[in-house]
Amino acid sequence: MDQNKTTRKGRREGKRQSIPYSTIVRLTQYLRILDRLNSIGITMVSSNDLCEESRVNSFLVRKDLSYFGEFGTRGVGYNIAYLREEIAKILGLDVKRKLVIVGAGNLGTALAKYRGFRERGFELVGIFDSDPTKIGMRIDNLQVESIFKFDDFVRVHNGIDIGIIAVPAFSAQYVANTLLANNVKAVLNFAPIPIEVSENVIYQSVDLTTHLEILSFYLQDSNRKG
Amino acid sequence: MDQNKTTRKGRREGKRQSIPYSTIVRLTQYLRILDRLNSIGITMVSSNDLCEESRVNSFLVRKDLSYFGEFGTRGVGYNIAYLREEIAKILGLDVKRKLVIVGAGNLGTALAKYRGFRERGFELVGIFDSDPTKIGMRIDNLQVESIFKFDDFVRVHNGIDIGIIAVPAFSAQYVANTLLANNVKAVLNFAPIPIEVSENVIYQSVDLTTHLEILSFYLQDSNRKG
DNA sequence: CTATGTGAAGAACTTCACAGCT
DNA sequence: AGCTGTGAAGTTCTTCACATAG
Repeated sequence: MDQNKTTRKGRREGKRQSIPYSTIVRLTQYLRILDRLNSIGITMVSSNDLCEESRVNSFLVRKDLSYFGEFGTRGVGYNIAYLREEIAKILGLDVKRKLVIVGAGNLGTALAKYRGFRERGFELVGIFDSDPTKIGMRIDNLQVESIFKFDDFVRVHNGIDIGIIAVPAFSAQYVANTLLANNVKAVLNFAPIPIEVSENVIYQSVDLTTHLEILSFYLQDSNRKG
Repeated sequence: MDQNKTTRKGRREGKRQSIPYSTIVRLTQYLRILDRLNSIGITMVSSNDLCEESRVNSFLVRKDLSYFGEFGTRGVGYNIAYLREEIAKILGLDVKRKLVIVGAGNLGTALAKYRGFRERGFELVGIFDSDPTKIGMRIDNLQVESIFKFDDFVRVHNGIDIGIIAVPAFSAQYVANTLLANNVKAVLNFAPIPIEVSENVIYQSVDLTTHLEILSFYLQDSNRKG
């Protein structure tokens, strides 16, 4: 990404060195690899093992971790359970985040039904739409609510951390404005259109067309690895 | 981002300088901005205009373009229609790409109904699933077909360029193998699991959990812009 | 002897300053 | 005068080599 580079650079003056965005992305990958190894009963891992699973080299694995502390044992490697927990802490996954999805179409429904985020501390607390025929519809244990009553909802729930935009392009900016007006702190946009958000809001976007266009570029022989 | 860095680095020895991955991502953004300006009747644009719309600076806009040639007029700026066409060519969007989606659940259906890719030269030619109750289902002008007959389909269609994986995690690798066995050249994976593909296949993945985890990291106050 | 952690070297990317057209 | 195009400078990220710890 890159298109997804967070609005702010995640930079910080002061004692701690600035953390590359790519490091954060890789940490999420390490987490997934550790989960898999853990689930098949492996308890220790070396930076070399980790780098074979991902597509980076072992220096980079160690450097990425070294931004945050020392998590391994020299001559031995990393304890998987421990490293998982530490990476989760680094990513702030030890804190519960309240999540809403706006848009109860196919995409919004697909996202809502995805169970993966629950186990990472993300709690889906609401699904919204503007279409009266969708409001009241049940998706798993939630009912679709009216986006026009979003402010009430936020008050009742005492603030929302992350809003996912899964509406058509033409209403995406309206939804974003609604989210921001209600102090949603981070926005993940799936609408195929650039959205304006204020500087202090954390923003990522996922654009299908962008991904396809990138594939298209590299599909050209002249851009392929010699 | 990043997680999405294409398998190969897009590097090329020889006369042409290597093109940063981020440049490609930004080109897709410029394209979207140009489309918008074009649709509201603007015909000329400066690198400065372009950079105000995106979040980069004007030096970078010009540097990005300069990897591929000279597209502007000094003292004047860029002709929007011309620049659009040139960027489209750079990205290989002047070539029609045949696209299939595997997985006719909510996500696959949402992707299939998205009209945006048609206007970029991506032609959705097939949707596949393994579930007999879904096979035959109509999505717009296409009928869901059996993934177990994918090889026949590819033969009839004389090759497929891009396969989109929109199935649950447990069957994602199987689908990927099926695609690769049939010489699909590029894969866009939406399943929340890392997939192994051979080195010569162009690969991008979109992982909801990764995006949420990145937001989570930057939601921590200590990682926010001072 | 093995594998981590890290300062330093190297590579890649971005910013800058200004030369070069119009 | 105005804006592009680009070599060079500056910054950030990655790789490396090795000191360090078990």
